[in-house]
Formats: sequence, C-alpha cells, structure tokens
Amino acid sequence: MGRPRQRTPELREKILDVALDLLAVDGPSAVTTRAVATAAGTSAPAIYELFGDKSGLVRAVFFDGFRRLRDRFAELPPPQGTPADLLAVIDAFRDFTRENPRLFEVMYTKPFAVYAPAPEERELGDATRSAFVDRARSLVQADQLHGDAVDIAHGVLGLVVGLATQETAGFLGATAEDCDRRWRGAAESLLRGYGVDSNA
Amino acid sequence: MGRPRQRTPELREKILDVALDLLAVDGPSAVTTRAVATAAGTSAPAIYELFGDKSGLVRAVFFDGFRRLRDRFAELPPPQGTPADLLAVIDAFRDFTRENPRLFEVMYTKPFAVYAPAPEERELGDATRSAFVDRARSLVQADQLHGDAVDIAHGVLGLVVGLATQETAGFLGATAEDCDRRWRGAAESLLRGYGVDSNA
DNA sequence: TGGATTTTGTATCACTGATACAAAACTCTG
DNA sequence: CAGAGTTTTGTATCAGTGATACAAAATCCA
Repeated sequence: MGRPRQRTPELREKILDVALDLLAVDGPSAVTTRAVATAAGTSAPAIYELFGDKSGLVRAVFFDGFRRLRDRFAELPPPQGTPADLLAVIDAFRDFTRENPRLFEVMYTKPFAVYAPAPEERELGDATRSAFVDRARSLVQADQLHGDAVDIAHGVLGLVVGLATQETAGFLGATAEDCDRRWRGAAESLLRGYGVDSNA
Repeated sequence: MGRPRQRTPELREKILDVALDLLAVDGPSAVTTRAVATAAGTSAPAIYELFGDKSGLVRAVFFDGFRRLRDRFAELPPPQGTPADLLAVIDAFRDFTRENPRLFEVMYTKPFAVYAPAPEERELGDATRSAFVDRARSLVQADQLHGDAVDIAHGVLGLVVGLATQETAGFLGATAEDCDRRWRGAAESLLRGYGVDSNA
C-alpha cells in the first residue's frame, strides 16, 4: 500500500541512458541533475535516491563505458598468436574512443570534478587490462614479445590512452590521414620494440 | 587623480600564483573565484577585470604550465645524436608530471569544464612539440630513427601523455618500481621500434 | 573643505548539487 | 464508499559557484 513506486531499476536505467546521451551530445557541463531528471521525465531527488549523489551517476556512466568497451573487445576474432592480436585490440580501442570521445574521457581522464575512480573501482571497471594482458602473455610465452606481460600491457595501454586523449582533443593531427598514420606508426613501433629481447 | 589602482599586472601575477598553489594543493575544485581572490587579498571582480572570466584564469594557468615545462626542457644537456636524447626528454617530462600532477592535468586533460584550449592556443603553449620534434628530426637525419619526425614526435608525446595520465591517477602501478620499470620499458621499446626501418 | 573622478568591493543574479517536507497517490478498514 | 493510514513523489529551499551592476571608498584639485 501507499503511492506506487516510480523510482525503479527501470527508471535508473532510463536516467543512465539520458546521462550518457547528454554527455555524448553536449559534454560534461550539460550533465546537471536537473537536466538529466527532466529529460528522464522525473525530478532531481530521484537521481539522489537511485544513485546516491551526482558522483554516483557519473560512476555509473564510468562503469557503463567499460562494459561497452568490454563488449567491443569480446567481438574481436580469436587471437592468432602474432603481434597483430594486440594491434587488433589497439584498433578496437581507438574506434571506441572515436565513436565515444566524451565517454572515453570519463573513463580515463577526469572531466567531472566530483568523480575520480578509486583504484579498486578502476580495476573492477577495467575490461581493458585483461584484453591487453592476456594477449601480451600469450605473445611473451610464444617468445614473440619480451618482458613482463603486465608491464607490456601497461605500456600499450599508456600509448593508446595518450594517443586517444590527444586525438579526441584534436591535437593528434589536422587530417584523418595524419591521425591514422601516427596511430599505426606508434603502435607498430611499440610492439616491434617489445619484440626485441633487450637482455639478449 | 581618482582612486589609486590596485588591479595591476603585479596583482595579476599574485592571483595566478595563488591559483597555481590552490590547484596543486587542493585540486581543481578548490580553484573558485572567491577562494582565489580572498587568498590574493582582493575580491572576485578583480579576477574578471584581469583575466576576463574564470576560463581566462585557467588559460593563464595552462600557459604557465607550458612555460615551466619549456624551462625544464631548456635545462637538458645538448643532444648527442643518439636515441638517449629523446629518452632524456621523456624523463624530464615524467619528472615534471610527478612534481606537478594537477598542473599536468590542466595542460593535457580537461579538469575544468569551463576551459578547453583551442588548437591555436595549444600550439602556442606547447613547448613540448619542439623538444620532441627537433630531437626526432636529428635522429631521423642521422638514420637512427626511421619515419617522419613529426609523426614520431606525436607518437612519443602520445606515450608520455598516456603514461603520465595513468601514473598521476595512480593506475600505472602500485609501487614506484613498477612505474619506473613500465615507463622505461615502454619508452625504450617505442624508440627501438622507431629505430627499425619498416620499409627496408 | 568639498566637488569631480576613478577604482574597488559589496550585494545580487542565475544556476548547480543537495535535501527537507508537504502534497500526491494508493490501500484498506469501518 | 469515505477517509484514515502509508508510502512515494516533486516542490521549495539552502549553500556555494561564476558573473556583474552599482554604491561606497579613495584620491586629486579648485
């Protein structure tokens, strides 16, 4: 008995969808509690009941971004045991950041002052690591790359995060050809460098 | 005649110093117009007279960051014509980001919703490019690296921005040794990879 | 000393995140 | 079927932010 509930898990998803949409279209400054609530057909306090506070909403966006990225990686063809396996992950990562630049920024930079992921949140949400680490490990075991697989994965992730940051900000190059060439050259060079046994 | 001026270029510098300090100590959310003005011994409208608006203040912080980074690069020993020249720039860049993590974020990510550098501002403020590009060009001419020097510089810059982003956020590694090893491994591998003539 | 002039800081606005609480919406009993 | 009882919701409000109009302050000169 009592007034029927409207602040359901379904409304939570609706709010999250609206937040993702506002973020993608008009950027972080458009994601205000009032704007999100109104566009979702409810009022601001619903966000606080369903997400705790605004940082909870941004956190949900953050996790959803990593879920989508994981789905993207899951569509990749099975690894063949060559460095091209890692190049495929790099390409998929880049495609994702070009299609979802604001979402990428929420995941890897901190456009919202109210939310910075704690290390454990980062690990939970980070689907990236395993895609990189698993392939790096296979390649190290196959003697195609040399060094610690986790170190290599962090290096590759560092490169792609940096290139994507520069590209989404418009500073990687003026033309698509410039950006393509720089992505490809850097990715191939890094893997080539990891392929050399520096202790040999 | 009239009331003596207080909103002088000296006060502008004072305000900028205060903003840099508040940013470094308490992060972007501590840089409010009131807090900066009070700490500088003036009132909020002075900021608007001297900087236009808050994004103007953040822009000044942005430029000051690149000035400091350029000074850091200027202290580097003269290039010797080996890939170690670029490794030295990479090390100096990393040192800078570890000593000024919030400032680095203002320069390369967008922690303030109100300010994103326009491409021409980025080029003006970017002392990074020439330090990387000049050395890359020398190494390409000396046949130590292969490819376009500007492309290589963008690739190296991408790597260091990404690694620094991850490190300042605490996601590059749990210990200093982890971070050191991953920086070194990635930097050396990338340069090693650029050293191979992929068209040969 | 007091008018004229320039500069400053206070008071205020719109908007944001956040929340208290009265109105709304429903169930069930007498 | 009226209305008490219960639960939920959205409105009204608060403090803090970026921004600005304008009265008060501070000076100079007649």
